[in-house]
Amino acid sequence: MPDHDSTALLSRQTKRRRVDIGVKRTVGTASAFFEKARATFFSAMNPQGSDHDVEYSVVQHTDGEKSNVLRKLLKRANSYEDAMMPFPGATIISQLLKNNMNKNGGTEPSFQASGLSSTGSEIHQEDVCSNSSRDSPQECLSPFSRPTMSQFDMDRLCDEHLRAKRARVENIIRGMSHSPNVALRGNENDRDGVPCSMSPRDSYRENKRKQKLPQQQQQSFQQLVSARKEQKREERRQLKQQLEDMQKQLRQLQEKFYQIYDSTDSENNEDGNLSEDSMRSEIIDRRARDSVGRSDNEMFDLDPGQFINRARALVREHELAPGNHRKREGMKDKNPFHNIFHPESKHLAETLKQELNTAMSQVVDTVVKVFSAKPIRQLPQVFPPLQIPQARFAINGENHNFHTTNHHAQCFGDVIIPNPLDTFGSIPMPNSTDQTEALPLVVRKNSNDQSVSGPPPGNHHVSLHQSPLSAAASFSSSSFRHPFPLPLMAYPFQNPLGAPSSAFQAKDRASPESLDLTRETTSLRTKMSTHHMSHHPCSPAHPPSSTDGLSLSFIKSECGDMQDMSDISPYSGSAFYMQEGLSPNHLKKAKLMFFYTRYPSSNMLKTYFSDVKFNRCITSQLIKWFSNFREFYYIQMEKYARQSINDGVTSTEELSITRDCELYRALNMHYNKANDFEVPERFLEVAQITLREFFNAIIAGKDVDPSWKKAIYKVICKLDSEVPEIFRSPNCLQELLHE
DNA sequence: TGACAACCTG
DNA sequence: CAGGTTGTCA
Repeated sequence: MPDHDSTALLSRQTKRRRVDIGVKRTVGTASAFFEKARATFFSAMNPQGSDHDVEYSVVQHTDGEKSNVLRKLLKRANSYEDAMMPFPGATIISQLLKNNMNKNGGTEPSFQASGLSSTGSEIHQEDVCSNSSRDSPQECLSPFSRPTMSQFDMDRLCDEHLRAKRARVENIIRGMSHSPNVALRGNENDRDGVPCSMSPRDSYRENKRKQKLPQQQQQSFQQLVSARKEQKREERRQLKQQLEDMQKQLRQLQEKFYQIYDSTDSENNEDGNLSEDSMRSEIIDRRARDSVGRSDNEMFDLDPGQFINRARALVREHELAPGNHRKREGMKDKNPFHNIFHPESKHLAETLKQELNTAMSQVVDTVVKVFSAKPIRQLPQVFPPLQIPQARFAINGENHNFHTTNHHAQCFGDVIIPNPLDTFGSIPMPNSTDQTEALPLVVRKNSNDQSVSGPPPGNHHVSLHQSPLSAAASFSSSSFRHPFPLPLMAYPFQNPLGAPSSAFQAKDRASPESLDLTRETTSLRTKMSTHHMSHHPCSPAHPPSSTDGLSLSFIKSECGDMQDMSDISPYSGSAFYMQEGLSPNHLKKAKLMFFYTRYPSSNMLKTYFSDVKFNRCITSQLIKWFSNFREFYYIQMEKYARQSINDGVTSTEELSITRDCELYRALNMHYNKANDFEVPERFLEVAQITLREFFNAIIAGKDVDPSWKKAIYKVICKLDSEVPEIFRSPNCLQELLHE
């Protein structure tokens, strides 16, 4: 089937080598080539059109794209966390803690109740915290400020949590196992060769299939995936170990508590004169002394959750103890701790709170450190910023071919949840192009942005201390409240394009001006990042111009079918990683290429604009550019020819194009405005030939024929010369213009 | 009829 | 330079 279609395409390509309006349809030919190449390339690529494959289809040729992939993978994992999180506000810490608690509860029956209680309660608290980050950290952290849940509720919550966790893991695994299924459905690509007779829907599907990954990319992608798996494993292992340590410490603390309590209890039993209050006071005092006397190391290393559990267990035991109920009845104070242990307890409560906060902060710091440190040092490793041509992201038109916002939203909910990260990590533009840059760039940019506008990772602890959610909320728009796992918070700062500046933009992203602004900023950022990336496609030497909206208008004109929803999505998280649209630098590059080729094939364009994620729109856009170039070129030629005739020139011999002639200057001004590129001699020759063709035709009076230019076009289209290899480099402008 | 280049217009 | 139209070809 593929062969057949390839053959068909080839023949079509040959046959399409027709001259339209007198000109060989090179583009059509190229188009055929492109089709064939696409069929070949994409047949080896992941044929899965499911949304879940988006992340993997994203794997690209450039390392930047690779890092993008990694980020996406990470985000995906986090997104799953998010999506599956039964209680949106749950952080990974709480997840892990809960995990351990449950485990602990299973092995220690006496502690189970408190563990479960803590779980349910904690979830509740987190929910509250997530729903309103205005809650003070203390409130969120204090387990005593919430009513204890019934055993039934706890069991139910625990069960739900476990199920959700399982589902999450399954989802992640499923997602990971999707990508390798390359070439299994290569046949689908065959249909790409079928030129006509397909409904818009079909073409939409076709588009989805078209953007597949080449096999090489697939392989590298698999490597990436495995690398990432490895990384994840390591991450998990470390966390697990960490948690086990904390668990251990907690157990020690528990034992101490038990000892204290038991001894107190026995003392109490022995001495019946001791009132319950005094007993409690004794316990509290002991605990206070214990806590205070304890070295910081011990207390601060405690798992706060378990610490809380234990404390709650003690309270509960007190509550359950006969005689306690009566006394507690009259105490409606919000803080049961204060109620139970009246006078002396205040100090203890304060101490405990403080220590809890400290311990929690430490845990948060540790976890955040783990998560935040990884991307920094691992991304570059896994995805070295090498320049890889043919960067094309399937995410583009492929899997994000969603025609409805709902679908897209769903997609986000599943894979690329528009979490706050994206909110300020990506540019919130409704019509933004997604993935505008290769990832390496992103990585670099990331660190750069970090130092520039984003608070350093170390400072995040501060906000995290207060409340992870509140910290996150401070970055996201007020209208946007999306709970996300704590680890995600680390990303915004490593987010390559997630310049903190976007956080500010986010606030008024609703206004059209702000949209434009953000778009502009995006382009700017793109260029800036380009500046930092030596391998970057676009030259930083050229400041953004008013033409920055190119990609946008392009989308508007060419992507009416919303072939690529990712282009249109306001939350296009990928908008930051790939060069989806064509930038002014691409235009400049195209213009320079025009000096070599007037009729570039789409295949050629694809090759020479490897940093652009090609889709139908991009191809059309580039073709249109060259069409416009030709238009100007021929107009100038005709004009100059007529002018020459008017000037009395009678022989083509008198017509020559030099670097100081008027025609040349006009052309140079148009295609090489900055005059920073040395126009090849060959172009002068071609221009001269063209001019003489026009001259002769006009002299011969052929211009009376409406299609008299056809013959000229036919000649000129054969005069294309090879475009220098350097143009294949995404950052050729830099290289070219610095020569 | 789809695709494409030229052409026209703003 | 982009949007739209027209003419040609397969």
